[in-house]
Amino acid sequence: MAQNKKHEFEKSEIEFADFAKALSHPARVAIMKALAKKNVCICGEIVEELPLAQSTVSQHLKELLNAGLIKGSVDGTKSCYCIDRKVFNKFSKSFNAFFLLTQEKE
Amino acid sequence: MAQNKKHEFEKSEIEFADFAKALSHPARVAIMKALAKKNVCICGEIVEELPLAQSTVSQHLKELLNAGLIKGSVDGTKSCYCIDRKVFNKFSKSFNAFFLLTQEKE
DNA sequence: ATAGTTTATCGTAAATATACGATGAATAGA
DNA sequence: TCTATTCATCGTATATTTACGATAAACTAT
Repeated sequence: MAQNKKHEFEKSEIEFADFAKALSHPARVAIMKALAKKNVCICGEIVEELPLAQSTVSQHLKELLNAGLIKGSVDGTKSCYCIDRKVFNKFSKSFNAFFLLTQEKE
Repeated sequence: MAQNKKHEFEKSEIEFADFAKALSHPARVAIMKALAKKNVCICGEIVEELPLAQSTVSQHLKELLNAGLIKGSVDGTKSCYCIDRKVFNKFSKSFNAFFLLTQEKE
């Protein structure tokens, strides 16, 4: 873009948008669902479930990490990922607040 | 991208991601908040509230329209927008289901 | 030591998103 | 009719995202 103006918005709006962005690709939604189902997943398992190359999955995992939605740890040659529930719950609340905001007033 | 693979995911995951994408820019979050506050807004009012050019705001409004989150109507030379609560509530439910899914099992 | 496994990162190509000014189309008001 | 207002759309520049193969780094097992 000619110039990025995202920083000129309210902090809460930027945070909310960043969270939404983390979930704006079906691969990342699928990863979150897989992590939710198994609680902990190694990278290879996720790669097998998705119709994407290993390097692409790694890239999506990195984005979820950057957004803070998941945590990663290393076990030998394998990488284990799980949902960061503390951060995730915070965003869940922020979403609920947003939805409430848009409800019709009586 | 070399090739778009989004369509290879589950329909529900694609829908969810599309909704998240609609809210993945602070300008669009700010627009939704403005519409929620006033119930109905004319385009010009929104442009005044945002630090963006009129054409850029129009573009963001179009994306929210495409996602189905808002509805638009014309009144003389003015354009009026409001939240499409039916669609919005559907997505709200879909978000809640997603959040529930990720909760720790006992 | 050597070979195999696993995964992050690099380089790159192509698609999409963001932003603006200019323009055009439609209406309102003089 | 002429002018002003409002807003969508077009064209365009630049940034970001998505995707892959190749490679490197770190560990495991032989």
